[in-house]
Amino acid sequence: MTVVTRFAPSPTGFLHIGGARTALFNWLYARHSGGRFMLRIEDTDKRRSTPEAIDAIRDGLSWLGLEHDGAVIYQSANQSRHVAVAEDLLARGAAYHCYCSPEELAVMREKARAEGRGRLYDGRWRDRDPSEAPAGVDPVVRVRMPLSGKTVLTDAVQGDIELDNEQLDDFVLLRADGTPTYMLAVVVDDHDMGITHIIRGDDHLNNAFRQHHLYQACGWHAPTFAHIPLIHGPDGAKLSKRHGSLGLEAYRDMGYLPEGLRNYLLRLGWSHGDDEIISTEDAVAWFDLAGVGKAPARIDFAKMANVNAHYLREADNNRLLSLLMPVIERKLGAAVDDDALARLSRGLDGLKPRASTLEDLADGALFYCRRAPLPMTAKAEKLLDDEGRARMRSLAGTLAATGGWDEERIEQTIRSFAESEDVKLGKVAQPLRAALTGSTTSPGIFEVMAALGRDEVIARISAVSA
RNA sequence: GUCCCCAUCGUCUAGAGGCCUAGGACACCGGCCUUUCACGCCGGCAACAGGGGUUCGAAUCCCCUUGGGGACGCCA
Repeated sequence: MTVVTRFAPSPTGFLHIGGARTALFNWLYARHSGGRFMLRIEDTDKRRSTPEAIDAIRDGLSWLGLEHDGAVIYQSANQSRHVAVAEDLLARGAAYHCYCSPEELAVMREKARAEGRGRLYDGRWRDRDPSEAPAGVDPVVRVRMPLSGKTVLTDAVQGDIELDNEQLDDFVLLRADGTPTYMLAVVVDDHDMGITHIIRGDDHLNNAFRQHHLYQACGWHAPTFAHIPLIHGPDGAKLSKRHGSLGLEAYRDMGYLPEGLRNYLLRLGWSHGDDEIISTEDAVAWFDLAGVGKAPARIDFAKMANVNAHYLREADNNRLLSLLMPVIERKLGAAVDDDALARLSRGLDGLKPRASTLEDLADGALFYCRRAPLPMTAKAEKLLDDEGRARMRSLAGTLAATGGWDEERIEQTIRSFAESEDVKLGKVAQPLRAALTGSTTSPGIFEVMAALGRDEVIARISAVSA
């Protein structure tokens, strides 16, 4: 049997990080099993669905590298099929018309709750003769759920779960206006699409029982369910916009790399022994549903950054440069010219271990892209006191006279300059760093000088020591 | 309120009855390296929620308590 999984978001907002993880697990499981990963947009609620949300979801998935197989399925396009299934159920007596008004239902629910009953709809139209239907009322269609006994579901993540059928309502299949509900639509679409494994958030765990019985009513074989725990915020509460339920594009904009986020999300609730850094190739080879933890996991931004830092260091420089350019230009408020780009690409390797996101990397890279005079931090300014400036003036002369401009030669020159001045290396290196970078922290100074080039170094020194 | 699920360091987790004096990673704290800041390396702090069982033996199995989460729509 070929595995078919799906990601089925409702397009009512951006693709948030929890949804991204659900998609990742579905994608991984399909790839691991040599199966298919489908994307279905659950847009049956026309009022809340927007084309912008659909774009955001698709952009998010493709940014994360989770390509789906086949065409995107729009649930709304299957409406007539959903209705037909409901009508068939009706014809076979597995479903019935219910003429209760919303007000009547509200009273019923309140009463059931007060009495501590789980079944909120009392089934009052379940066995009533259709001739008793009130005139002028459009009925909804409800399914017949078992009245007693219990249902045991085997979930690939949660194990066996039990529910007394007393808890089951005859839920609505078709609304009074004749449109299908989510509960009907998922079951029909999952069946029609040949979905074999439903991997989704465990907020759907209760629905699984209802859907299980709907499959049976339809005479279909139910797929395997795998309910994965939800992601929580750092404080253990449900993820909210305040802590991280941002759109995936927010993480992209913060400077996360897709492979970094993917690795982090994978390790959140799933593990393979002590492995932390897991390539996509290994993830596909190793992923299994049994390894998914049952407890909800809290998001930890420090670890996310750390994992990202790893991938940043490993990333190809040309790719990094093209991702970095817009960020730098935004920060600079100006375009980066070719000279600056050349300096930056020479200096990039030294910048990488100092950053954990593209945002950090861009901050660190700014000095390569600027023109003298550089903006100075307060600490840097202090280093360029009279003594420092005098030293820089004489260093400029030495530098101009040096033969060759590789890192090794530069280091020799600076070291012997310090000796000739009879000061420690730091007395030269720190003011120099301030002059060249505008800061007291940077990559190794010899490396910076090599990347900057002799002319630029002398220009920057002159700018501060004149 | 009712039902369902869950429970190992601050966080993510390893652990499927003896390999556990409970391992790894992030964070944190020391040290080394060093012209600065990082990276890297070395070391440290830190957990089986509580109580009962079962067993020769329990982090691992069972029960209860507590705590956390989720679901209870003609939303998805």
